[in-house]
Order: sequence, then C-alpha cells, then structure tokens
Amino acid sequence: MEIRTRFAPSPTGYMHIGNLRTALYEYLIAKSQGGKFILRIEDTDQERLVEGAIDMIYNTLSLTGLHYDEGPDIGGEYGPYIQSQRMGMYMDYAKELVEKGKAYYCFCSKERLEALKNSNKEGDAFSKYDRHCLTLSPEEIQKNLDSGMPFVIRQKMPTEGTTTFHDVVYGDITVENAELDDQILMKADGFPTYNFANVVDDHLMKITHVVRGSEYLSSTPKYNLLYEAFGWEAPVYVHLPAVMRDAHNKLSKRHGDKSFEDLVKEGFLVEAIVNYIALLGWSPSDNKELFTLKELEQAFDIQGLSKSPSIFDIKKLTWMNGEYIKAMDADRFYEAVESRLKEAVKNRTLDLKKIAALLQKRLETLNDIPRLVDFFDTLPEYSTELYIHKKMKTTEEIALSSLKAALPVLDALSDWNETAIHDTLMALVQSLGIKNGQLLWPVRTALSGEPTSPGGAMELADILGKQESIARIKIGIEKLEKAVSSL
RNA sequence: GGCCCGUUGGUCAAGCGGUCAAGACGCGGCCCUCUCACGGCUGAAACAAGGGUUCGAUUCCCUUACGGGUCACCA
Repeated sequence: MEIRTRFAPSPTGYMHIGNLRTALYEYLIAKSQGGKFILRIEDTDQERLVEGAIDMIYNTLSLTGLHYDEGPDIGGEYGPYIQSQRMGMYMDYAKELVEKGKAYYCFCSKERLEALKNSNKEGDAFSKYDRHCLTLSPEEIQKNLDSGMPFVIRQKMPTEGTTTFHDVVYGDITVENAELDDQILMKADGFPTYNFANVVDDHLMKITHVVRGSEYLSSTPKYNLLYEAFGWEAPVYVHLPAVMRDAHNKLSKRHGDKSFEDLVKEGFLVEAIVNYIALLGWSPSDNKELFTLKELEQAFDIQGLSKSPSIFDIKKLTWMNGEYIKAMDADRFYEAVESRLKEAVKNRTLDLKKIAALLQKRLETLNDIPRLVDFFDTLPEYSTELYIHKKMKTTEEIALSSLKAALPVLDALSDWNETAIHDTLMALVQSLGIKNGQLLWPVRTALSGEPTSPGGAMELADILGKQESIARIKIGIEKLEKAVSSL
C-alpha cells in the first residue's frame, strides 16, 4: 500500500518551527517509503484568516524542498485541497452518522451549555454535555428543524467500555469511553468542526499516516470512534512531541521565538535549519548529524522518533550553520554572501572574493559579516594597547621598531601580492633576528585596528593594497611614537 | 481537578536485562598558528526518587515527585 501523508496547516501568517518540523517528518515518512506527500490548507476558521498566509506556506515548502505531490496550487486526484472549498459535503456525512445512530441533533443554546459548565463542582473543570437532546423524539427534532431553530450535530460516544488505539511513537493508548464528551461535529453555522472535517478529509484523501502534534493525543479516541462509526479504516497515527523554548514552554512566535522566516533573515541557511530540526525529536541509527534532504529521505526511520519534547537550541543550529557554510564551494559561498558583503564593504577597489575567502572559515551566520569586515573600509580608532601581546612577545616599543622596519621594505615592493608580501616580511624577520609574531602581529594590528581580524598581516595587506597598507602602517607608527614617548 | 503522556550530562540524544552509560552542541585545557577562526587532542558533566521482578536493572512492573497535554459551536 502506498503511504500518503499530509501537511494540514492553518494559514496564520508565518511558519512555526514546530509546524515546519511536522511537515518535514510528514514528508520524510512518505518519501522514505516512496509515498506521497500532500498539502491541505485548513482555513475553516474564517475569523483567523491572514492575508498572504497561504503564499507563505507555499513559499516555505518550496524553499525547504518539501515538495508536495498534491495540493491547492498543483491539484491532484482528491481535491479541492483547501478546506473552505469543501464545505458542501460535511453535512451529508454528519447526517449519515445521525442515521446510523452514531450522532444526534442538539438544539441546546450556548447559554444552557454555559450554565451547565458552571454548575460543576468547585475545582472540577471537566464537564460533559448532559445529553439533554439525545432523547428528543423524531417529531420534536423535525419540528425544531422545520421552525428553523439553530442546531449542531454531536457525536454520540459509547458510555461503557474502552477505546484503544495504537500510536507509532507512544504505543497503545486506552481510555474509558465514559470519559469522552459528545463532541460537536457540525457547528450551528453549518460548518464542520476541525475534528470532523479532519477525519472526513483524511479519509477522502486516502491519508494512510496521520502525523501531528501530541496535543491531539487525547482527542484521538474520538477520531477513532468516528472512523469506526463510518466503517472506515483508521489511519496509522504518529504523534510528535512538542518543540520547546525551555523546559516549560513551547516555542511560540508570541513569546518572541523565531519563526522559519526570522531565522532565514538572520543569516541561517535553509539547509541547515532543515537539518537541525530533523534532529529535534528524531535520531538516525548511526551517529550521523549532517544530512541533506535527500540523505534524510534515505535515512529516515519512524523508529527513531522520540517521545519527549525537545528544546530548540539556537547554539547548536548556529554550529551546524557554520558547518554548512564551510562545506560550500567557494563560488556558491560567494554568491550567498555577495549582497551582504557589498553592503558591508563600500570600497569597490577591494577584492570581495578574497575577503569572502577569508570569511568562509569564520562565519557562523551570514549576519556576522558586517562586524567582521568593517575595518576594510575605514581603519577604526584604536588604542596602542592592541600592540601589546604577551604570546606574540610584543610591546609597544617592539611594535614601533617592527613597523618602522617594515615600512621601507614594503614601500620598496613593486609587485604587491600575497606571495611577495609574505617573502618580504619573512626575510625581514630573518634579518632582524626576531620572532615571526613580533613583526607580523604589529603589522596585522596596524592594518586592521582590531584585536582580531579575519586573516593575518599578509592577507590583509594583500587585500588592502599597497597604498592603503602603507598609510595604515604610518598611522600605527605615529600612534606608537606618541605612546612610547609619553612613557 | 479527571484523563492521557513524558522524565539519561546545561542542550540534542544513543541505549531496547549484563556497557568503564555512546556521540554531538556548549563549556574548560592543550597543540597548531602572525590575531581570530579552522583543524587535532583532551577534560568536567547524566540514568528524577522509592519499592518490587530478576543471579543482575538506565532498560520490565508499581508508587511518588516533577513537567507537559487535554477537558470549546479554535484548529
């Protein structure tokens, strides 16, 4: 049997990390078995509709490579794939259940229901519908219907026995039927509730594996009873533990947690995000951590799903993002970084590709770029303390004499390239009889004006060019002369 | 509160009756090195508690604690 899974988001305006992970797992469960992945938009709550939200869903799935086989924009055999376009059919299914004695009309007012709830004993939040309308005679029902009285249709739960269902990650779960409320299937406005539409649609779309968050675990017995009432085969259930912000709270946009779009904006690579969230709640049989989507499709196994919630760790994502950056080939990296680099470095005489090359091993997110390359455009104001480095065995005096020695030999260099600079400076070290660092550290410092820089003296000199390098070394000498003489 | 679920280092996690309880991130140290980074090596760090079952429990069962979920004419 072909596996069919579906991603059924409500269009709320952005992609939660948790939702994206659910979509990923749904995709992987299907694709790892050669099955189909379907997109269905659940927009029955008209009040919560957000402009452009559906496009955001398409966009995210396309960006992440989670290509669906059927969906609103590409069609398919079991459409329509937007729930609001399927509204006609649910009432008929609900009536079928009424005829089978598995559901019944209810004319209770919201006020009565409210009163019912409030009549509960102190501290007992649980209230079941009291089945006031279950005993209505067919004549009464017809009379109410004819008079246009608003009604809902409720599922009739068994009062005895238990219901057991199997979940792939949580195992067998059994509940007392007496615990189950006669939930509403059709609302007074004629729309189905989510619970009902979901079951009907999943069946009609031949979904074999229902994959969703563990918050649905407690309503699953009701779903199962619905399938039974219709005489339909229940799907395989796969409930997923939540993705948390900390030990107590789920990840939520409301609390400032980042959505998928936010992470991309902050310089995280789409591939890295997908890779990271795949590992939040799932682990492969070996120790592998770095996976392309294609590799995940190969490696994914439902057995690796975990039961307990996982906390989203931006530090590990950051590390993984760095791994992806380092693994890119130079051209692709430059492409990915070019626009940000041009924004950060305005001086067009500088070779951005060389700067990019220095950056690639040092970046964790693309947003680190400006901070790392600022000094190329303008030498920052800096203190001569920077020249003092214990491990390099430099003091301000040594730095001064090194810079003074370096100035004429560099100035005499006609062919300005990294190799030439390297050979010249190393020859100078030799003739001076000092340590490498005693010359190179001061030069690097003078060129960057920063305590750290991507690349060392030779690389920076090469990129900055002769004129600018010489100028910066002169500034260094001036600063140091002032500092040394005031000692 | 009822019901359901969960609990291995700070975090992600392997483990599925016998292990010195993996690995990764992060953190510390060392090496490499003209800084930083990369890379390499290395260290600290965990089975929530108590009862059973068993020759033997992280692993199976029960209880407790702590967390989470759910109890809508929302999804």
